Amino acid sequence: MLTRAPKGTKDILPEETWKWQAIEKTAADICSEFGYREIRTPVFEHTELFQRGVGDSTDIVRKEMYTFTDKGDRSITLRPEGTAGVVRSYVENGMASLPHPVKLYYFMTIYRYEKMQKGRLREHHQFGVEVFGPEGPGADVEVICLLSMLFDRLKIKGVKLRINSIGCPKCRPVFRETFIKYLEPLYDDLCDACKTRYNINPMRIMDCKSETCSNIVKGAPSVTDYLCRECAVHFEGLKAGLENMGIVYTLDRNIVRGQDYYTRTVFEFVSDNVGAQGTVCGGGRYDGLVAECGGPSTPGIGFGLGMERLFLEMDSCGCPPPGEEPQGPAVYIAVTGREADAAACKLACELRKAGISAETDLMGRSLKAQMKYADKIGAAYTIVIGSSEMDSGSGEIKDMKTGITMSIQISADKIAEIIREERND
RNA sequence: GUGGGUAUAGCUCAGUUGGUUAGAGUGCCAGAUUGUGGCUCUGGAGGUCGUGGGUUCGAAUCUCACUAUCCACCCCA
Repeated sequence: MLTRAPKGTKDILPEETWKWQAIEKTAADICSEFGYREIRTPVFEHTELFQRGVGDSTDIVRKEMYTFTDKGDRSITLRPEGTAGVVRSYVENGMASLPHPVKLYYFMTIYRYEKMQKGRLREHHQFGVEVFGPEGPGADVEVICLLSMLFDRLKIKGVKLRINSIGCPKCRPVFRETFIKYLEPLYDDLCDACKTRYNINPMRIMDCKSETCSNIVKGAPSVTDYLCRECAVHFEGLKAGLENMGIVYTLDRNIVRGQDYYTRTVFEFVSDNVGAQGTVCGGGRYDGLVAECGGPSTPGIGFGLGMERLFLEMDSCGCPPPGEEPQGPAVYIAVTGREADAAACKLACELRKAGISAETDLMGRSLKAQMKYADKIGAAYTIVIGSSEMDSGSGEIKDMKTGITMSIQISADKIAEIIREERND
């Protein structure tokens, strides 16, 4: 217990963290090119926020939340998705009075009590974006465009965009009625899960993967045929906008998504390389959510992208991470005779001040062992300091790649100068 | 919540029809004449064989339960 991380969690070790940093930087750079600013919100929120925001009938709220009562007798939940908290913050901090659109991005951990599987964890990381204000499809196009640019810059080719429109509170009930009427005579043929869905949230039957259900759905009326004029125009605008940007998409009328707050546009980027969990990124429009959370009626759109799934995708298609793996120090200062420790420590520190990475022995090891260590960590140069160097003030610097040594004066300035020269060759 | 596979050293894995001090490779530490890494050689540390019961003279090996892990269903990022 003591030496095992909780189920569904994963350590990200030093050999991986540099990749995370590189990808996060790539995403953050793109966001700032698009004019998005970073927001950081708490890991936990009042449970009610998710019940109201995400929706009581969703699986996320019904069976996947990490909910507990704190010492003040409040019901608290570890965020099971990113949007609700950002919306809460938008309302609470009066962002409604900022010039619109308000464009935000985030990197956050997400918590869901799930059974583990490839590409599915109990704590996972998401990169996400939220836009508040715009009503027209331009914002929908922009966030998809941003994602497309990210995949492009990461050289990811295997993810495919799928879009759909699920209508608005005006037209969805009409479709819903028609859909239910269509299903009624077929009720007995539905799978058990869908029988439950029929009563709670019939729209979800559309993305059931069981053969009988998906056959039933094939013959069902399509949401997109029942959109009200405004929703239809919006959807057409989205498609035209994507085409204008040269972004390839496929219509998938079975995309429903797991949050109740979505209206009109919903979309996913899917891949075959991340196990059975094909969705690398999912998002959509939520025109009623800000009002639902107590703010002024404000349309919004956003997405969440699963970082772990992005890594699976990159690994399986051999995309190298952007950026470079950290190198060893420029200089390793080995010590012989412990009386040189203090001098080595000082020299290392002076080198660092001069912008040269430097390490020295902390383990009290033999000179030979120190050289071995310098080699293993990939130090570019080594210098040995002992009594003779301290007396004479001069010594040797060794290029670890070639093994060639040259004599130098033991001073941070001289060493820094030589290393800079060598680097420029 | 439902199904199936797996569980031996930090890591990757051997381990015969059950047989007594459980192995290899790699990694780690130390040494191979005194102040210089990589190659090589030698030595060392490191395992309650996932946990708990059962069968047996004897279990890493057979059996049951539990736990963990991986994969699929479900759901989602």
